[in-house]
Amino acid sequence: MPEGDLSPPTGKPTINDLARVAGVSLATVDRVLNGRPGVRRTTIEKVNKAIADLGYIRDTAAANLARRRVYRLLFILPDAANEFVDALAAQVDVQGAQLSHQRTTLAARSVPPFDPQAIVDMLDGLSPDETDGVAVFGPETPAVRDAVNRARARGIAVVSLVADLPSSERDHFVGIDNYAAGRTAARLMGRFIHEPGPVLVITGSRLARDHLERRAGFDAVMTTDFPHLEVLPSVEGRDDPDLIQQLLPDILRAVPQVRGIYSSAAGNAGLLRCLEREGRRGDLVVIAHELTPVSRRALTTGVFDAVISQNAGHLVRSAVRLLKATADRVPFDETQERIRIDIYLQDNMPPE
Amino acid sequence: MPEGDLSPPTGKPTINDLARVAGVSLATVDRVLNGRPGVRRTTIEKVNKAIADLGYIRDTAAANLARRRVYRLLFILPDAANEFVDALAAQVDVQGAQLSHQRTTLAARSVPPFDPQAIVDMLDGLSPDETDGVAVFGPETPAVRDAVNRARARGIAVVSLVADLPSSERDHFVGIDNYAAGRTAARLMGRFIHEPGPVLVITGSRLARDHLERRAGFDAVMTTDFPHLEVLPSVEGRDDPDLIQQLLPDILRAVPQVRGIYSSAAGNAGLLRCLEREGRRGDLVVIAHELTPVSRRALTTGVFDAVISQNAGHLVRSAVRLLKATADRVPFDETQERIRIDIYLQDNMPPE
DNA sequence: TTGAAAGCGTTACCAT
DNA sequence: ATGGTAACGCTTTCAA
Repeated sequence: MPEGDLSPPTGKPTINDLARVAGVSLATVDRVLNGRPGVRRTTIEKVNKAIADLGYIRDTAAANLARRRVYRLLFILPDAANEFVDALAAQVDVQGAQLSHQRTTLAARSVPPFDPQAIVDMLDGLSPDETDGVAVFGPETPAVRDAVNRARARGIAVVSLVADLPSSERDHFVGIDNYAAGRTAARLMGRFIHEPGPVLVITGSRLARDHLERRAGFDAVMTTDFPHLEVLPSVEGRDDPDLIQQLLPDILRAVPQVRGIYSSAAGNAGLLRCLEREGRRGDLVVIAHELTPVSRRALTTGVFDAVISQNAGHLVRSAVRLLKATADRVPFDETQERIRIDIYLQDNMPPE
Repeated sequence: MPEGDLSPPTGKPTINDLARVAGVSLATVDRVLNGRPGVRRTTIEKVNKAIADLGYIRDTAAANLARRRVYRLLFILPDAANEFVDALAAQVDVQGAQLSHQRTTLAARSVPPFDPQAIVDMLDGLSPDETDGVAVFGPETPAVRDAVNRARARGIAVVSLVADLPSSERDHFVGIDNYAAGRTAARLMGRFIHEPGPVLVITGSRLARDHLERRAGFDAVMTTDFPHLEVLPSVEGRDDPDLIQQLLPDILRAVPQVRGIYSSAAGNAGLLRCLEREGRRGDLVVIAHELTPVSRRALTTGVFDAVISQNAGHLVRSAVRLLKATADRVPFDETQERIRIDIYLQDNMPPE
């Protein structure tokens, strides 16, 4: 039986209770709590026993206060002129302003889109004594993969954002299951279209893993469940509204009997302008990705029939939580970090 | 120019900086910060000027630590044998376990369903020195409304959960826009059904505001956008799987040509059993509410075509944040507290 | 290998 | 009406 008074601790046990029960000083308790060296095995065991006996759980708020811990997090985003990336950047700004009062600083940096080398350079320029964690939204290439691994090796937490980098050792992926998103789009498309015919798919880039996965999911459902709808080869729009607006008219003229369009990437503004200019056929079904001012308007006017989306606010919040938890080497709530595949119709858009 | 040293504060300003710049003590700064009495007007102004000049923002973590603030929150849930309420209760448990280490205790108490008096009694039994805030999921009646107002008058924060109580002075509503949810269900129903015919609506109770609002939204869209589908009078299932299972066969026999079923309340297990037993017609469209183990299975097997849902985890998290913010009289992030109207198809259900 | 004591930013009690 | 000072639970020197 260890020395020390055994009066029941009031409320949650603190390190003071641990010290008392284990018969050691606060400093020693802190050493074993934080795995610091210079403590005898037997002492460590005494403290660990006290921890177990009392069911001690550290108060992170107090710890961070004493430690003057600050989390410095960075978001690397493509410098694309599309509304989804804009929304992400805006969320980094807004949440950064709020979190600045909670020992957390967020920063966003842009790199040219579809440019692996730019991401590599940015990543390689990061130092662990300036940056605790980074969220990367970019293409999966061997060079990017290696740069991610180097950053992690230097002690920087890394999550992939929107598009996964599964070949790398990134700590987590923050985004939706894009294969399932593609399946979802196909299901809606198949059930909304009432007559057989061809369906057009607009994609972004072969480099973008999220786009490839969506296309794969879309094709899978179309083939098995809606064989009367023929999916045409992808049109590569590079997330560029102007390019899409330029390409589309010819294609629609070439396949006038098209029954549906799946816009699986960004650049919806171009699609919308084209559809509005040509006058959309009443029975054409259009399904796009990401709820933005552009797609909201299209849903409202009925030009788009459905939008598959992932919430930019949630993406950023989840990335922040994951990056902090990784930096602190503490566990997190799996279920809270799953980004849902949202479906929006004109009726269930959130206000404003 | 006030007395005191003016060396630039390093990092974020603290009350020490305020005290120095305003030339007063910490205690006085604290008094004005917390609106405590016993400070001269001129002193208050000196401090307020310092606050403004330095852009001071209080560190709530440190404040809560010193204050040993504990939030004691209560959830009043109907004692209904349905999976959605079960999910809510489970979330209160799970999140309560996590939050217990963050100076927050959650408790859930059951009251008989559709029993206003039980809620009134529960509410009236609450004392502000045992309970800081309460979330109420129940029918909107004058008696409930008055009890809510009394609780608030006693200094207890109150939010309505799932079903709003707009006639009361509840601090907030935590839940989806049920009118929009009904509209959404109708939109899917209308677009999934390919031939004219009657549509059946199963509701819960005339007392439940959420059910009434869903029905209203459903009817609105059906009438204007899908007039070829005739919406039959509601079947009242009282959220009771057994009752629903018992009522339904006769109705389906009476209207064999029914093209769609909108299960707008709880008790899906009964509907599912009935459909599975009778053998669902291939072209019957079934849309229900709330993603639960029961509805997940129905979506997977294709018995349900779509499920409108609100995430139980988010509901509880949002209620907690709102209740805390109200108790502390601090503002909150509107956009984060909007509960989304989720649409689930077999393809976009979250795993497990 | 261990402990005492001074913070971290805020609150609260007791003086004056 | 104001100030000093000991907490809150934890971390971090600095000594021993």
